[in-house]
Formats: sequence, structure tokens, C-alpha cells
Amino acid sequence: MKISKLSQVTGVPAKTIRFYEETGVLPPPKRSPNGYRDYTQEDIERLRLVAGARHLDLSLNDIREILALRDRHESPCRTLLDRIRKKADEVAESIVILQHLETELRELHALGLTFPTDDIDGKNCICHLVSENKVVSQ
Amino acid sequence: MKISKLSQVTGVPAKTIRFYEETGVLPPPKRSPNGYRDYTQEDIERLRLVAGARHLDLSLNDIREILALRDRHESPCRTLLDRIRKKADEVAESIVILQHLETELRELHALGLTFPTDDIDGKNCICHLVSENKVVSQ
DNA sequence: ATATTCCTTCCAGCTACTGGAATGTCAACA
DNA sequence: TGTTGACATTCCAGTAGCTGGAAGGAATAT
Repeated sequence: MKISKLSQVTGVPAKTIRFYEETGVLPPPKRSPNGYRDYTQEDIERLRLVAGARHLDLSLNDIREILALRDRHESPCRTLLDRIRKKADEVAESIVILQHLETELRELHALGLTFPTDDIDGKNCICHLVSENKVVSQ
Repeated sequence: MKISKLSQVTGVPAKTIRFYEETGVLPPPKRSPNGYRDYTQEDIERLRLVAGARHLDLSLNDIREILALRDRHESPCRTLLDRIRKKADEVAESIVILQHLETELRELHALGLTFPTDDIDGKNCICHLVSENKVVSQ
């Protein structure tokens, strides 16, 4: 199976497949006599696992580790579960940070709307607020 | 004022200050006879604006634009307000995406916990779920 | 004199791709 | 047979925003 076919069945761009190979996420596949990459059914499964894990926003480093376990015929399930939990925690943290950030942005925006926007040197200028430490909390 | 002082009063690492200069966010400052960068009060204000905007997660491109307006003695307040609103919208979007992701991760984790984690080839293996399209929704 | 700290420049690396150039291969069609 | 078009290959560079480190010069304290 050529790279375009693998790309099609997995939804992963060919560019990205080559990139995964180059960075050790996927093993170099056999080559056809013409030099084209020739993938097997196993490659599909492996790439599907990679794509699934990426969809969960696991890092390529995590994925490399998980696949390495698999290649040593150890079940990566425990490790994978750990990473998923850890990732969920990280995501939860990010959400909190972003919620604060959104609040801050909306408040600053609302405050800015009450100002004349052209007094570049005035204390009321939005630019001034942006450089204020009071506003730049956290 | 040397770079370490500017770094100290703004909280921006010296490395980052040099990086900002290199990438056109900050203008090259005067140099002392010994070749050291020599900053003024204005540089403090400018860097504070940059740091404040970065804290709001505005991009360096946005910030460069805003500062360019300022350097042309136009008030960047309207532009800045626009960017802040746009950024708030983007952040809101990210939050929704991350919330979905967290839900998915928690569900997958909970589901994974109910499986034997060692049947590497079994249908119940968490790895299998990760590569399933059903789970990889969105 | 020496030790320490600060300054300089430059180069490399991080994450996960993506775009593009230059070139090669293959199948179909006139 | 020639040519077109869709694929394939490699390699290089760029994205965002820094950060780390090496090699060397300069200022300060003991």
C-alpha cells in the first residue's frame, strides 16, 4: 500500500506520515522497487493508534514510549492510562487558566470601551492599562 | 540601565529581551562604550506594554503592529481593543474544545479502568480503544 | 592576582507539523 | 511516441516564542 492509501484510510496527511517516520514514531517501511514506501496492515493499526493518541493530545514523546512498550511485547495499557489521566489533569489546569484569561480580557475590553481611545498619553488609555501591573495579575 | 536591571524591573528575562530586540519587537538600544546595552525609561514602558500584552496572550505579531502604530504617533487603542476582543473569543473557543477533550479523556480513562490491562490483543485493551474511530470523535 | 558575576554573540533545540522546490515514476490518452 | 497529470521521492526552511549553552570579554570584590 502506498503512502497516499495509508493517508486516506487513517486521515493522516502523507507529509505527517513521513514526519512520523523521520522522528521515530513510525518505523521505516519496506520500499517497492521504485523506491516508494510500501505499507502493511500493521502499519495502519500502528498509525491509527498514533492518530488516536494525538487526537487525545498526547505528545509524540508519550506516544513513542507507548509504542516502544508495545514493540517489546509489553502491554502499554497501564502507561497509556496513566498518560491519559495526567493529560486530563493538564487539560483541566489549562481550562482554569484560560477561563481566568478570558475573564481578564473581557473585563479589560469592557473597561477600554468606556475610555476615549485617542488620548495616547492619558491615564485612561487602554495601552496604559495593558502595561499596568494591577491588570497583569497572576 | 543595563539589561539585568531592565529585566529585574519588568520581570522579563534578559534572554527574552534580546530575543525581542532581534525580532523587532524592541528597537536596538544605545550601547555603552563597553558594548553593553543601555536602556532608558522609555524602554521600560515599552517592554511593560509588551509584557502586559503577552500576559494577555496576544501574539508578538499583534504586539509589533500595536507598537508600530504607537511609533507613528497614532493611538493603538482601537486596534488593541479589537485584538483583545478577538483574543477573548479565541480563548472561549479553546475552552470549549478543551472541555470536550477533558470529558473524552476522563471517560476513556474510566472505561480503561474496567478492563484487564494486559490483554494486549484483546478487544478490551485500552490501546484498542485509543485507535478506534468511535472514540476518536469530533 | 583571582574569583565571581555580568555582558556579549552565535548556534541549537523545543513541538508538531506544513509548504515548497527539484526531481523521479507510472498510467492513460492522442 | 510523446505528453500530460497525478502521484512519489528528498531536502530545506519556516511556523511561535522562547530557552539553554558555549566561548569569550568586562567589571567588581577580595
